Formats: sequence, C-alpha cells, structure tokens
Amino acid sequence: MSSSEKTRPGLRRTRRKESRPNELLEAALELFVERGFAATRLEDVASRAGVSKGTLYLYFDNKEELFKAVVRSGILPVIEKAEGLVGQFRGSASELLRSVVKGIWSNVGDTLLSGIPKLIIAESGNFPELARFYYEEVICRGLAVMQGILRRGMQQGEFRAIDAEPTARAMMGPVLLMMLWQHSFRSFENEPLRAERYFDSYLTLVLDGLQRPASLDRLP
Amino acid sequence: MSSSEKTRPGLRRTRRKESRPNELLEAALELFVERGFAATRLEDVASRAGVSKGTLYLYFDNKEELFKAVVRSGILPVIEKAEGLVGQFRGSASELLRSVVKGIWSNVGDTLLSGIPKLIIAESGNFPELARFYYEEVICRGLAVMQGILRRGMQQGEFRAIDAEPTARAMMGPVLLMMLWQHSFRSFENEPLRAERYFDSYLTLVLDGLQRPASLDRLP
DNA sequence: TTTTAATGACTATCCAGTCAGTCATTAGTG
DNA sequence: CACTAATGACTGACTGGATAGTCATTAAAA
Repeated sequence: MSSSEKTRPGLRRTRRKESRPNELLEAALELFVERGFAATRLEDVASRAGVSKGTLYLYFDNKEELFKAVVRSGILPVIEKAEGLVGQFRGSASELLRSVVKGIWSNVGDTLLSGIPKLIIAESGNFPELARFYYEEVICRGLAVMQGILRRGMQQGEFRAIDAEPTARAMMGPVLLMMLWQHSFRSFENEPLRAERYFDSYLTLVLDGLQRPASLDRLP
Repeated sequence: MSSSEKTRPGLRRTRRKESRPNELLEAALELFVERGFAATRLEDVASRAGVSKGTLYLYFDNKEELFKAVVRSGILPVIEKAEGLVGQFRGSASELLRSVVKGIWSNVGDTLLSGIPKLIIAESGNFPELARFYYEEVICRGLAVMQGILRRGMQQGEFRAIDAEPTARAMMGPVLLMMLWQHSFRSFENEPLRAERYFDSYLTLVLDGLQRPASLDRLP
C-alpha cells in the first residue's frame, strides 16, 4: 500500500521557484486520485515531483492546503470555458448539447482532471468547506449551463416541456459515471467501452428517448 | 477531524456474541462512508457499536477484512432481490423500468447502503480486489438486469432499436449520481430535490426523450 | 559574498493491532 | 435451589511502525 515513489530523472537541487508549484500540484493530483487524501504520503508527492518533502512545505502550508489547491486550480478553468462556449453558441439546442457533452469529455473526462470529482466525492465528509466550494463554483454553475441548454431548446420549440432542474441534474449522471468509471473499473473490462460509443448512445437516449413513437405502429 | 465517538447508552460488558458482528458492521459502514477507509479509526467504530477496540478484533481479523465485510454483507442481498424482481415481472418494459428504478432507490438509495458505491469509488485504487469483486458481483449483474429490460422492450416493439450495452450503463448514471449526491452535497441545498421528482424527470427523459416528435408540429 | 531554494534528519503524534487481565454468564455440584 | 467453578466475551493500556510537519544545514544563483 505504501512505497516510496520513483524519483523523476534530472538534476538534483536545481532552483526552479516558478515551476515547482505546478509540478507539485500535478503530482499531488495523481496520487490523491489514486489513493485518496489520507493514504497519500507527502513524501511520495514530493518525490514524484522531483523534490524533497521540505520543498513541498516551501510552497504549501500543509497537506490540507495542498489538497484544496489541487482542486481549485484544476477545476475552475474548465467550468469557465464551458460557460463561454454556451454563451456564444449559434445553432440548435441539440447540437449545443452534443458539443457541450463532448467538450466536457475531451477537456476533463479524458484527462487527469476527471479524478477531481472522485476526490470531492470521497472527501466531502472530511472537507465540508471544500465540498461547498465545489458545489457552488462547479456543480451549481455546471447545472445552470445544462438548464440553460434545456430552456433554450424549449423556447425554440425544439424540446418538449420538461422539468429543467431535475432533468439537468439527471443528465449529468451519465457523464459523471463515465468519469468515475475511468478511475475505478476500466481496468477490469475485457474491452473497455469506447467513450464515443457511450456518449453517442447517451445522446440518442436523452434526445430521442426509449419509447417508439406511436405513429410508427401505423407503418407496415 | 478525529474525536472519539459517543458511547451508545446501555449496560457495559454484556455478552451478546450473536449481535456484535452486525452492530460493528453497521457502525463501520457509517464511519467509512462519512470519513473514508484510511481516516476511520477502529476505536471510533468500536465505540459507536458500544464495545471496545479489543472486541472488534474478536470478530474481524483486521481493518481491511472489516472493510470487505462491510461491502460484501451490505450489497449482495440487494442485487439478488433486483434479479428476482425482473425475472417474475409481467407487464410492459416501461413499467418494469419504473419499478426497478424505484426499487433500487427505496432499497438502497434511501438507505445507508447508498454509501457503498461511494466507498468503492473512493477506495478502488487501494483495494483493487474488492473493486473487482464489486465490479463482477454488483455492477455486471446490475448492468445485465438493465440490459435485459432494454432487450425485452425492444423485442416487444415497445422500445426503439438502441445499443443496449452503453445505454444500460448510461441509464445507471442518474441513479448513481443521486446516491452520491446524498452523501456529498445534499446538506448544501436550500431545499433538497425530492427523489420522487428527480426520478420522475429521469424516467420521463429516458422514455420520451427531449426532442418533440415532428408530428406535434401539425397540431395547432 | 550574499541570498535563498532546496535538503533530509529529526520530533511529535497518531493509530492499528496485541494481550494479560476482568467479569458476566452458565454448567456443574451438593 | 443455592453456591461455586469454568468459560470465554470483553476490556483498555501498551507497543511498534508510520508519517505530518520542522529546522539547521547545504549549495545554486545573483
């Protein structure tokens, strides 16, 4: 369960004040996602970033602050990007939904950042302030984006009248599931389900639904 | 972060060999879900169950075995129940889907057991064998149940032709999301979204889809 | 030469797991 | 039925190992 990390090759004791924080954040994200907050040793984080433990403490006050910095620095840029995309989009709500879902996947899901939701879920009990931060700055804003798409579709007569708030939340479920899957079960699958096939099915499901339209019964 | 648990009122040192394991399992589930595996102190588990730490070791070999027992004992009965329900159900696939989703919610989601998925997700990196067990005995069987419903609906001409494998997985997303939500974000909501409204919207979404049927355009 | 980034040995604490001893219960005896 | 011996469920102080966080020292850069 615990073993010291390999030291990244390179000169020891070089002074690189500017790049240390990001390197430490990346190493910390990797290990926190893999092992969780409590089970991650700061010595391993440091050595994965190619420095000693003392150096880590030059840049972060303590383990908890490092953890918060990992979450904050990783996730805010993404949500801002998504909000921008929706604001400037011209086209049908269905197309917008498609491109937002695929955008989330390519910017987060397919990335180390997909581990952040896992971390927040795992540690929400131990870091309620952090969970609240994530709730307000990521989840609420993310759900607002999704609700905006649904409302736009309804206004344009493209979508049925649905209850936007719970529907938006439900629609994030399959996206979250795929992110968590990456980190928990992907290695057990014989042939991992490709993201493209998954999201195509998901989009077909929510756009067209399962039930055959009654009118089809009249055809031969 | 760590404080000793309140001792449950009652006589100390009563001999209750039969009921200890379940009481310990329940206390352990509560604390593991709240704090995660590594951050849970066995002394707290024991004291929440009203015994001393030594007693815990009479019934479980070590912390890891306790953790595995929590997962195994909590989740297997549920999946077996779901499989039974599907086997004997007579009625439309839509009705079956409704009753399976609501059954999962009332038997797991609304229960402490909803913390088990959270635990597995959080600790899959530290307990790969346990994650594999869960993958094979719960997830695969659960997805098979869902695929069975979809295939039944397609055979009966009730559902469109869809790609059952990824669709089944996507359909579990909103259910999982709601379970995780309970444990991570519910306390932050001003007025928590009621499960009934959520699942009604979810079922409407997947059964009817978002897009208005073209035929509606002909109506006034 | 001065400044300061980087180091790693050190300390203080925390907790999983142990075990010698305690006492509630019950089987055995008169 | 009353009394005692034997059992084993239960306890909690203790130990050994691990690791978060510190700080005097080292050496790269300016």
